[in-house]
Amino acid sequence: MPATIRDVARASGVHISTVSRTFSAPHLVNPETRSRVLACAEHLGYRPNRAARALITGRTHNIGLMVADIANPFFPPLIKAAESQARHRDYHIFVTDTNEDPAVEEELVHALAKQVDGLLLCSPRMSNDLIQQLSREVPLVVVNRHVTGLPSVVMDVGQGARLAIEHLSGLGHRDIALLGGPRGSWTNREIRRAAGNAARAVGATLTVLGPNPPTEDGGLAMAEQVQRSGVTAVLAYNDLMAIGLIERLDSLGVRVPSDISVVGIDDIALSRLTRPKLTTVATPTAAAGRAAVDMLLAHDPSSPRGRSIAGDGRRTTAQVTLQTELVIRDSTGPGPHRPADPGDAAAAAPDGVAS
Amino acid sequence: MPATIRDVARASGVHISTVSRTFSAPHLVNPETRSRVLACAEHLGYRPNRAARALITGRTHNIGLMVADIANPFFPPLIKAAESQARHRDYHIFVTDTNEDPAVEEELVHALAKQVDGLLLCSPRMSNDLIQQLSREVPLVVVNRHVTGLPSVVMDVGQGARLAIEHLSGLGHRDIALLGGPRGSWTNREIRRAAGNAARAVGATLTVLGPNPPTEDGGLAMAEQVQRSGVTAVLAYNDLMAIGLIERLDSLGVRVPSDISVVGIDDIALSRLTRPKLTTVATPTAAAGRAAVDMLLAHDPSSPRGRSIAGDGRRTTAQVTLQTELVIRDSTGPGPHRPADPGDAAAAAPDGVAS
DNA sequence: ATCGCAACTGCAAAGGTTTGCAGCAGAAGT
DNA sequence: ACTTCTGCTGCAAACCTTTGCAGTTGCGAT
Repeated sequence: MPATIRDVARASGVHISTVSRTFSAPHLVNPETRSRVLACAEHLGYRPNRAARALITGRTHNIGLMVADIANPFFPPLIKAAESQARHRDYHIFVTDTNEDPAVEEELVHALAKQVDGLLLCSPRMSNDLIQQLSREVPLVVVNRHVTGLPSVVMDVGQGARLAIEHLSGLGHRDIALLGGPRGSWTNREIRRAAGNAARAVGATLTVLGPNPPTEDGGLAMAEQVQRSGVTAVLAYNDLMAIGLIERLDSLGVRVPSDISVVGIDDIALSRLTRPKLTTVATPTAAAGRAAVDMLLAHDPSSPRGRSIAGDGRRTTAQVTLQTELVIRDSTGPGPHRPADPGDAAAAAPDGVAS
Repeated sequence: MPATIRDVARASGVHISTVSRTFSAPHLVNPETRSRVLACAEHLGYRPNRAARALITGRTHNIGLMVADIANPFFPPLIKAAESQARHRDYHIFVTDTNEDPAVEEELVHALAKQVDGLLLCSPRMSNDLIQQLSREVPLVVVNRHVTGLPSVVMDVGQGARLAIEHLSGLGHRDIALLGGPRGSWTNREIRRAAGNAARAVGATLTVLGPNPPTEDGGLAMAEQVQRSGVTAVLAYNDLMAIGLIERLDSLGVRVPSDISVVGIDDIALSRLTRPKLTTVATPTAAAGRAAVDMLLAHDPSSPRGRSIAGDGRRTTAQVTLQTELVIRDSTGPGPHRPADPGDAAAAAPDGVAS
């Protein structure tokens, strides 16, 4: 039923190859012929069959984007940015949700491998080994995680966590809890490491609670444990958990920030709308989405199938790190102790390089 | 580089057609042969090329899912439900965001047409005519909208709006504002119609404010106008707008619900977490996602290309309507007037059929 | 007049898979 | 012993497009 290239060829009295060129290499065909072909195509409602095209060119002009949980407001800005960036390069983005499930992730990579030119893995929960192995099947760019040998774009949550701890310390908090995220999350490990170092540097104790599901419920569920732990401040793996935590603390009669200060991470839109407004670490998610698309498409210009040009065997495996910043709102307040130092506490933490 | 069916055939000493059948019609091949083929395939890491398969069978086993705005928390539950339902039927869902832009919608339908077996259009902003026309290119199921001749699944927001108005009236509100949604939204028209009827029935005045973008900002922006309008209650197009509105009203010193009552629609997860918790119309989004997938796949069983079987020319264009219900939380309270009637106000509204 | 060249177009192979048809062996039925 | 059937396998066409190569035409240059 749908018109094929052959129908157009017949209708316009040229060979199918001319029709093909009219679309994929217009400069190679006589303007007069071209317009006639275009008219016929228009009239017949012809659209090139992308499956057939992909079969022979090896390029689909599609990009897959896998996120751990599409219900997490952290992702939509990233997705939208990636989509608009891709659209500019004449690519389409297909989004899929993996339900935070490594098995689903693997299956989806296989399923998508042949239907896309590359895959953006956002916060994957698979093992590094598996990711590396899968990358032989289809070009991969990893977001929110480092995988050696693969291009990746990460946000410097370590720095953000450090800033958060220093902020809390500066407010006079000495007993801080870290509300951990999901097992298998690179970001989670990073936060934990950096927060641990920062706490040590400022002389605070850090209690790690977790792992937990990175959702409101994950935060809700830990409220009582936080209360019992006796800490006066909490750094949460993400804003969603922070919001859930605050909500439940409130039900328990614990006030934020007067009783306990809470800091989130991500700066999702919602964090500006809850009461109290959330102090949080802002991550440049839109920039990450754009950067990931750019990295994926970096080697693309028409290299038909192979791994870029023969000469430069290794794909340049750039690793982009985007800076984060602390946004101070209303969920953090003075703690029980006098601030440690008049000077910026940051000066006391000359540990590792930034990333 | 990736192993093809031919490689497997060579390795296992059979014809490619046998390999093909091993995967797509196992019962037609000798168990012994089959296991040998499977072993070789496994060993070579062979995976059928879906593009090639799609080319000949005409089925991709993919479903496209277009949403107006992926950042709207209304959609993720729908998406997740659709994905899981599709997975059970061995289909994959590709999600795309249209930015509430009809032009993007049209372009995406064209782009996806040949790469999916069908498309789920969620809250499309295109004209009915265009949608009908596009439906000749690829099977379509419309969600959150009625398009004559096309299968659709809608939530009965009209009923929900009526319940909301009756609830407000019952609380003693007589001057109610309707915070309208985006132009082109079927849901918006439906709410407006039903709310108008219900207001008339209970003897309240309904002021329509809009259209507005269906986001927090859309609600924020209208707060002052709401305040000036002198109404004591507001029904918002969706929860996001309601939340934005409440937030800004609060900044303006207007308290919810003591000064103004606010009702949202959708019952997104967030509406349970804001302060005050939002009274809202719950829509069964997950059920909608499942239903949409089912409708799309209803005629599928292996009909290779054509419009179902020859006999029943017309695709059954079922229209599923899902019920909504009012969830009363903390954003609505007593109004300035005595409740109209002791009896349930609903009795006074014997107007049209439910949907 | 001839040649070279540019611009355009047609030919046919290729890409990986599915599937109707035909072939084959062996078993079962007569 | 002959046919019929069953169960399995191979053959080759088909799906729709792209693209290297070769062919045609017309033009300016020699």
